[in-house]
Amino acid sequence: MQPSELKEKFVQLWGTVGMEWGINKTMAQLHGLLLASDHALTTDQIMSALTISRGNANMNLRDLMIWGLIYRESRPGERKEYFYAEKDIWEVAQKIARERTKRELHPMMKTLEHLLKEIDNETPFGPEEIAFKKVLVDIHSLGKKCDQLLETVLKFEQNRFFKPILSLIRNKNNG
Amino acid sequence: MQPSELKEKFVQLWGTVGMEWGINKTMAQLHGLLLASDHALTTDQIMSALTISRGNANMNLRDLMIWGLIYRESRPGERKEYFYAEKDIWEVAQKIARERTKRELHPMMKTLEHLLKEIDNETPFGPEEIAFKKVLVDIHSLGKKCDQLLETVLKFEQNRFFKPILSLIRNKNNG
DNA sequence: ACCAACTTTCAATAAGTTATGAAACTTTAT
DNA sequence: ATAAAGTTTCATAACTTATTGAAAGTTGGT
Repeated sequence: MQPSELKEKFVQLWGTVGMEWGINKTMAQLHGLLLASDHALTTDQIMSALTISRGNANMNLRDLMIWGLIYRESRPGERKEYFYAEKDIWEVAQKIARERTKRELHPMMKTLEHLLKEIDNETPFGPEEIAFKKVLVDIHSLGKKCDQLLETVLKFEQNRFFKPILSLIRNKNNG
Repeated sequence: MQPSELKEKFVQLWGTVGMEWGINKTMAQLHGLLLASDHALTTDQIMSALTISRGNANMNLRDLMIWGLIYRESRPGERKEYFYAEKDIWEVAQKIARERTKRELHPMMKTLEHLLKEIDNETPFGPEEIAFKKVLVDIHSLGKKCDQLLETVLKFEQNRFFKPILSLIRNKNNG
């Protein structure tokens, strides 16, 4: 298999993975394309690599930049802009995890808290309400646990786990 | 706010949360409805609560049963079937996490492994290939780490975390 | 100020996904 | 064996989301 074929396969894989986790397929493919490329690409290169329109490319590039997963680069003497991906996968995972926590988990917990307060104001407080409240409390606790776990893992593992891998790869290259 | 309104709000919330994580909104709402109910519901009750068709209800009930998130119940002397949700939230989280790991993470890792093997067969093995390979290796490592972390958490936290909460709620009810 | 190169926006449309409902099927009771 | 009650399937409709492409906007050079 040619290197270009392998990259193509990876781009497709990344698109599928993204889709499975509720991310726009094209955005994930675009991210994959830049992850697989060791140099920055222009919008036109991206358009032709993924056969997508300029508008589509632009929209997804913007979103990826908002997420902090890709960066824009200008080159002296050139008008067009180049895009490249954050290659530190741990950084990528962190950014995605933190952003989704902020955007999705926290609002959910807020709503649960609101509902719990409302339940306590109810006067007809029978077994049905108690059971319902338990479900809400449990989901809230689970959410909190996930949040804490995320912070713990991100803090602890960052250095312990990924740096050795980095140096392992460096060793392969260097000698 | 009435209890029914609160449940309605929760069902909507659960639908939204599900959607954000790549799950069919109706399936998530249906799951929420059963989570919020302390008794089992019939297909007709579900249909009218969510104003969905019989076919839609049936389809999503089937999927939820495949995931092990709800159960079917038959009652003596009645033809129709009743559905109720797994209420142990930790169990729910476990089932979802394990199933998604199996369905999504593992196939991804397999594909990555395949791509890595192919890369090593390549003869023109320049810096571009080395960079690409590093990305694949890192993603693979991250995947493995997530898999291990999941197992660790599921094993360790199950008893330590959720049981105390259960007893806390019981105490409130009992005295 | 103007042009040329390039980027961004957005209304229209295509593509993809989910829901419907009627028909087919299954099960149980008589 | 038949009917009644309930469940499942599936072709198509309804809806949602993603994509296009052309127009508007921006930027930098002369």
